[in-house]
Parts: sequence; C-alpha cells; structure tokens
Amino acid sequence: MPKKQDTRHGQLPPTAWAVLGLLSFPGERTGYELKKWADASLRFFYWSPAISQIYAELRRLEGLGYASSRRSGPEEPRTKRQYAITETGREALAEWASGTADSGPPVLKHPLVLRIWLGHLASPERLRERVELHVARTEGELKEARDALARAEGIEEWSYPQVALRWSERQQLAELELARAMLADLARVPGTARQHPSDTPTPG
Amino acid sequence: MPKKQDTRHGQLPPTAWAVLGLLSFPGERTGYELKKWADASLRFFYWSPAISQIYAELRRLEGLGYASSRRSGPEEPRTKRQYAITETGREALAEWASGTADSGPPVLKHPLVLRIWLGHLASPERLRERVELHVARTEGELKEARDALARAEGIEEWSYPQVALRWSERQQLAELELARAMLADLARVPGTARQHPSDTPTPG
DNA sequence: GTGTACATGTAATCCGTTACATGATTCC
DNA sequence: GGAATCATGTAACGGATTACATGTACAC
Repeated sequence: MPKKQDTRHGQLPPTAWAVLGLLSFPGERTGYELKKWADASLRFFYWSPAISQIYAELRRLEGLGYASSRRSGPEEPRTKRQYAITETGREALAEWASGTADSGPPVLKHPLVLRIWLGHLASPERLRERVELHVARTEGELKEARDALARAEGIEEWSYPQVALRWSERQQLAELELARAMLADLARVPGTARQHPSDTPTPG
Repeated sequence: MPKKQDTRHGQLPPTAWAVLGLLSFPGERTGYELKKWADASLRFFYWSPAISQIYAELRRLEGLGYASSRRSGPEEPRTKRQYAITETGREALAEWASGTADSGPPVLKHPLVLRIWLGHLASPERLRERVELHVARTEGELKEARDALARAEGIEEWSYPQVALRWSERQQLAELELARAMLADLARVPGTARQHPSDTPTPG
C-alpha cells in the first residue's frame, strides 16, 4: 500500500501554519513562550493549541526544514530550546498566507447558544443565568483583547496583528450585544412569563 | 489501577448532546435526516458533525439507553433506521442543559483573520480579495440562516430554536460588519501602498 | 526550603474526518 | 436503464487533549 502523500509537504493543518506564523515575527522563542503568546492573542481569532501540541508542531516544522532550533546552555536534554523560522519556512508560510486557496469558513462552536436551543428542557431563570454568566465572561475577554491590542500598538512589525486584534475587540463587543439581544428574545418566548403561580392574575 | 470513570455516564462530549438534542424535538428521524437538519441549522451556532460521526453517536446513545431505534420495513441490514429519544435520554439531556455546570467559552476558529494576522507575508491586494470573498460567503450564510429561521417560525415547539436562529442571523450580520471594518483598517496599515522586502526589525 | 513559574517531553486516548463499500428508492 | 438522492455503515488515520514524568530557576 503506497502512502498517499509523502513528499507533498504543502498540506499542513492550520495549527502548523499558526505556530509557524508565531515564529514569523522577529525573534527566537521557546515552545513555552509560544504557548503564552497564543493564549494571549492567537486564541481570540483562532485558538490556542495545547502545549504538547505546540511542541509536536515545532518538531514537525523542524523536520520539514521550516524551523530551526538550538539549545541555549549546555547540550543537555530538557534545557531551553529556542526556535526560529528558516527562509524555506518563511517562503512556505508566505505561499500559504497569500495563495489563492480559499481560507475556508469560520468555525464557531457556541456552547451557550447550543443550550439555549434546548431551552425547552430548562427553566427560563436558569437560561437567563447562563446568558448573564456568558456576558460577564465576555466582558473579561474583551478586556484581555484590549490588553493584547495595547501591547501590540505602536510596534510597526505588528501592524497586522493589530488589525486582527482590533477585529477581536469588535468581535467581543458584538458578542456582548448578541447576548443582550438574546436575553430580550428569551423574555418574549411564549410561556416564559408565568414561572410563579402567584403571578397569575385574578380569575374573573 | 481502578478506572476513573466507568459507570459515570454524565460525561459525554457536546456532540453527543447535540445529536440527542436534535432527537429531543417531536418526531422520529433517521441519521441521514439528522445530518441534513444539522447542516441547515445546528451548524450556525454549533457545528454539523460528519454523517459517520452522527451514526456513531446514535449507536452510543442507544447503548446508553438514551435513544431507541427501530427498522422501518423488513428486518434487513442497511434499511432505514428511525431513532427516538427515550425518557432516560430526555432526563439526562435536561440535566445537561439545565445543570449548573458552566457552558464553557465559545470557540472560534477564523481562518480569514488568521491570514490577515500574517498580512506581512502577503500583498495588500490579496488580503483585500480574501476579505471580500469572505463577505460574499457570509452574505450567503446570512440568507441561509434566515431561511432556517423562516422555516422555524410559527411552530410553537421550536420557540427556542427560533431564539438560537435569531441569534445566528444577528451573528452573521455582525460578521459582515466586522469584515467591513477590517477592510477599512487594512487600508490604513502603514506601508500598504507597496510591498517591501524584509527589513530587519529589532524588537523591544 | 518551599512554592511558583519556566520548560520539555511521552503515552494513552478520544474526537472527528475522509475515503470507501453497499444498496434502496425515485424520477426522468 | 441511468442519475440523483436516500440511507447506513466500516476502516484508516490524523488532530488534539489530558495526564503523567521530569527537572531548573528564582523569589519569599
């Protein structure tokens, strides 16, 4: 059984490109630093891979010649390993980023809306609580996105990350508005009003 | 070493609950129908599993006693199999939907913004094209979300799916605005007029 | 001297997709 | 009779997570 792709190195998962993308900005960094950076900004518009996944991708990228690494300090195992993008890597990434291939549709998994969709199985109050919890969380996220943007601002090499983070800031704002609009919609669902028998108006 | 969970059947992946959720609305249906339904509405706020995944989840749900199935027609393999939720299944789903456990944050993977983030590796025109392609696609999605909403409207049992779909409609509208705002931001990126070969920038 | 952050890595496992295989039904 | 759609399923594989294992550096 011949393998379907062996030498075809153009077919990497988006995660690999995202990690290589992190390396495409000036400077060397460790897997650990990459993870923190992903947590702080990548995750707002893409997502932050598990640390073990990052290490795995780094090994793959190095195997492809897209990244290089060196130990800082003595040649011992389990010491810091600094990664950098190679010229080949930069070319491959540029081709991926600017190629004609469709970016593909955004993927959204919204556990809150999934539960609202099943609202017939829960109580209206519980639904409201959930949405409000989500609003609170989103406010936190918005703040973090703004912090990330503030950190990127003024640095010329980060012009495009700034654009992405401005998008993220607006996206979080939109998320808040969506949640509030949903709250209003929920109040209008038939059968929602009467939760307490005491609310029942006096019968004629 | 005792297994950590064996009889604990409360720990299903969201996909399983989503599939069971599809079954929680009145009527029996086949895996095939579930897939079409997921494509038409679930995917706007959650996502549509592959058909093979749906069949797998249905088998698991049946194994747990959360769903039951029957063949329509003769007892032959590969004939239509109609699934329905059981009472146990409905209870488990209701507990999941209304439980106190946090719904978890929404997960967004936006391949377009990922590439914009890497804009320093592409030409401004190409970036613009990508965004415009995304706008066109989103307009299509908006229309489909509206169609789904129209189909749900007026049916009382679908009040909550209506709320979810209204959310989706607004979400697609927000997506359009975000894309347009990003287009404006992109036009303002310094050095946008022409592309430069690599400067060697210094961080910090 | 202890706890926290830094730092790397392996193993087991599961989630989910794609590709493939099979066949029934419906419509022209 | 042929195409499209309906319909179910298996196999192989890869992507990604969690849990685990290990150790360093530094602040309090």
